[in-house]
Amino acid sequence: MSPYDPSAFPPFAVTVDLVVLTVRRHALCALVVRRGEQPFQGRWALPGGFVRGDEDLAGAAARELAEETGLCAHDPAAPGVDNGAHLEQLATYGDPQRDPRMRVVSVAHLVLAPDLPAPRAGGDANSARWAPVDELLEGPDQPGAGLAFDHARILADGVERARSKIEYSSLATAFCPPEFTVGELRRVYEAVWGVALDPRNFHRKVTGTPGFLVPAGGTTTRQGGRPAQLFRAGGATLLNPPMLRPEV
Amino acid sequence: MSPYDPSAFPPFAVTVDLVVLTVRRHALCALVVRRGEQPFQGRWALPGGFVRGDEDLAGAAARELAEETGLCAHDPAAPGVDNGAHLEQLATYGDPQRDPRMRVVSVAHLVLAPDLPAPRAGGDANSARWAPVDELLEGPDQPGAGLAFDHARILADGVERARSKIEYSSLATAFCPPEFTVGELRRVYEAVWGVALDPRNFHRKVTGTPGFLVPAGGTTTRQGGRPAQLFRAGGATLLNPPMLRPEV
DNA sequence: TCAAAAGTGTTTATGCTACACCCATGT
DNA sequence: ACATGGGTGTAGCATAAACACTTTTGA
Repeated sequence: MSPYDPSAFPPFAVTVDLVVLTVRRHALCALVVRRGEQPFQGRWALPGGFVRGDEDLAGAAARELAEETGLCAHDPAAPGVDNGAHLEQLATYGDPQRDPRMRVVSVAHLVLAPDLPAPRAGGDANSARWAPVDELLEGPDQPGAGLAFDHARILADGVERARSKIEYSSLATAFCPPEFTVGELRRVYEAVWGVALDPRNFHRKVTGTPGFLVPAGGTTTRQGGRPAQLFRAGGATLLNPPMLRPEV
Repeated sequence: MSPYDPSAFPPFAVTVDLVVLTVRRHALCALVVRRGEQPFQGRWALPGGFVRGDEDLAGAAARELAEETGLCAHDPAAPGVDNGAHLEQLATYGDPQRDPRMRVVSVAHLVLAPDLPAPRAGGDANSARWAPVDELLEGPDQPGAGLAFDHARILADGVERARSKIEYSSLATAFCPPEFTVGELRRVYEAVWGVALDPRNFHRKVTGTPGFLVPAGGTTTRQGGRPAQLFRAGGATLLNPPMLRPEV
């Protein structure tokens, strides 16, 4: 056969889906939107949309993110603005049956964002909300009966990626505001991993890991108790030694 | 706009590209094929091809692999045959300009295989060969001037994935034949990481990591010297504690 | 007898865990 | 005064690095 003969391959639609994670009220939450049409009308789904003819995959993901949340994504592969959330490609889902209407290949992206004001509904979505991932993944008996399409699987993969990546990278700081305390960072780890960490050893560990945190100068008492030093994310992206996730 | 209106999205071609890695003569090598047509005619490229209308992405990758090498892939996500190479999705590349003729989104897959006989040329490729990855990545001044398309980038990502993944998983055994010695496994790590490891500490480490290796019963002297015990890959996929890559 | 590769033992240094203890603020 | 969270010190344990040493083969 001759490759690149237009008749030699079937038509595909290519979309991006977004796993947007944040930490709210000590729980790991994901952004979901309610579907306004068939199929899965009324069910919750991950935000996403078609890739346009002239944009690359990360660009499509950043555009969808801005449309849904107003967030300005920072793609580490495309150095530019740095004032937004972390965005990275997650995986691609292309089962022939994953969309009942046509062949759709979806390139899922993972976004880690600080706690945000209420999400604004965008585009064709009726509404949007932050939902705890435990609720979305472990509750297929809830009203709505789970996420649309294969989005539960995509969400699970995104959560797993986030859980493992904060072990050996400084990505946990992407869940924090620009300036944060060691205690706030610890609560991020506790929420994402679902464990309790020793505050004293955690403090020693993160402040002793070169490049992880740099002092921002001030202090805050927003958590109560003794004032805590404020930090910014340091330049390091890979942590050596890594953070150790306690046994299950 | 109305989603899923066939006129609302541009036409995409979806392909799979394969980063097939093996260890030969103490060097990490990748499978490349010579292109028979424009563009990049005569240049080396990663094997790959179009995804068919009725197959999923991993299936397309496994089919291309079989066509190019005769290998039977073992996709961990789709438990089935176990007598072949390791296959996993790597990443997806969709820059609008990556193929000069049309919009092509390529889902790259990573394959780790034991040392094989000479590859057989398949399909429309003139020829195929194993090439050391250092030569493919660091030599843009060679005859042929580097890999076609964005395949150098894809290969680099695949190599990086393999290098990091053998740290915390038992995937290094995918480079070995079904039965192998500790020394052979160590030479895999040395070739992939490009470092020298202490044979004595390595031996203690891998035999002491639960589930990594199980004795196969026999011994061999194929490496010379004292007979070495033969092992098979154990059931564990994640190594705890991980193998430690020496500092750069 | 020697070279080569397989294994084992020992010492030292480092890093994690657990927990005692002190510090600085709000109420 | 006391509760609350921030931060430091220290002892015990586990593991990694470095390397001396023994074992078992082929040449």
